[in-house]
Amino acid sequence: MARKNFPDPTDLTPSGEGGLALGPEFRLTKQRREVFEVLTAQRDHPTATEVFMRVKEKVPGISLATVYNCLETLTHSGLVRQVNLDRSPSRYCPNLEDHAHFHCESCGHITDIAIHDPCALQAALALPPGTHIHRTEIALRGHCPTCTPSAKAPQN
Amino acid sequence: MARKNFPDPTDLTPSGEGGLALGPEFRLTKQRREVFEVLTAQRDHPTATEVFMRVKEKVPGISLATVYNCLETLTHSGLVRQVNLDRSPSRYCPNLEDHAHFHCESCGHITDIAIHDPCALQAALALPPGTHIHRTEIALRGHCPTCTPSAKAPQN
DNA sequence: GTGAATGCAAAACCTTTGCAACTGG
DNA sequence: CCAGTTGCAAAGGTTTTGCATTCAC
Repeated sequence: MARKNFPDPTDLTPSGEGGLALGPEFRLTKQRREVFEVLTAQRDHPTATEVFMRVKEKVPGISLATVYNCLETLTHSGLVRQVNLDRSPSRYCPNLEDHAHFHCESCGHITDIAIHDPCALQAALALPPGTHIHRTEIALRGHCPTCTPSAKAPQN
Repeated sequence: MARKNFPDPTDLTPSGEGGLALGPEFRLTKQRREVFEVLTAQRDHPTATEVFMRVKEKVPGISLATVYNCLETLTHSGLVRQVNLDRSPSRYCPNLEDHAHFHCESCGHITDIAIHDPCALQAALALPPGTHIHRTEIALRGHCPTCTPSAKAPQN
């Protein structure tokens, strides 16, 4: 098993960038390597199914369940972030920096938006004193600069 | 039908607060009234199933599908916001002010956090010039002041 | 009266799981 | 060698849908 019961994130070796540092307890299989490879190659926030289709070209026998497993392992290893926008399928993102996600309602693209002042951000919120924040998830929707807001584009 | 194909939000009459202003095209049924009533009576961000259970006491014959329908109508009428945290079931919130959601990892409660400076918030983000933001969704996770971070509370 | 809304059950959808076979270290 | 991982198929939980009936306007 060991499907579930992930170690505490603080136990993990900080990512070695080149070598996919999954941390102890995790084996480096070709499925996991390829899933991670797909995510970093094209940072377009694919869904599990999209990852599956891309990985199949390298590992034809891979199953969707394994892709879900790999994505879960990578997420718990801290190498990948799961991005949930509305009720749509989860998307995955190898950008570990503190950032928001912008979803264009015209072209459907999802873009990373850097947070260049986390303090200002927290100051903008009326947080009760004594609140401890572990994680912040910011999703923005609208139109990106290249999508003219006047033209009703295909929307995807 | 008319299930789907909602009018443009700009066409809607601004809420009359007392009288549940659903807008033209929408009929005021007792199911819709009660669903809205339940949401405003106890602003604890219930899921559709929780709303269903509460409404059943007033409208015993209501079905879960109708609750989903009502919540969708209320959302599209702009009277209610759908709140999506991770992959968990959607929750619903009658607070129309610009606000974030704080989810306590100890007690599980979801709290509204006012955004007292929307400009500072946007300034904290590195948005490409020309980006038009329609909607902002901010979800925070951590421990609320009343949950001592040391004690491993039931977590729910 | 008439079209919109409801209730029911069944379907759709994304995701997780049980288990036997396999494999990385 | 052996626990962790895979692949498959089947189950799970949330949300949507088809359709006949009911109801708001």
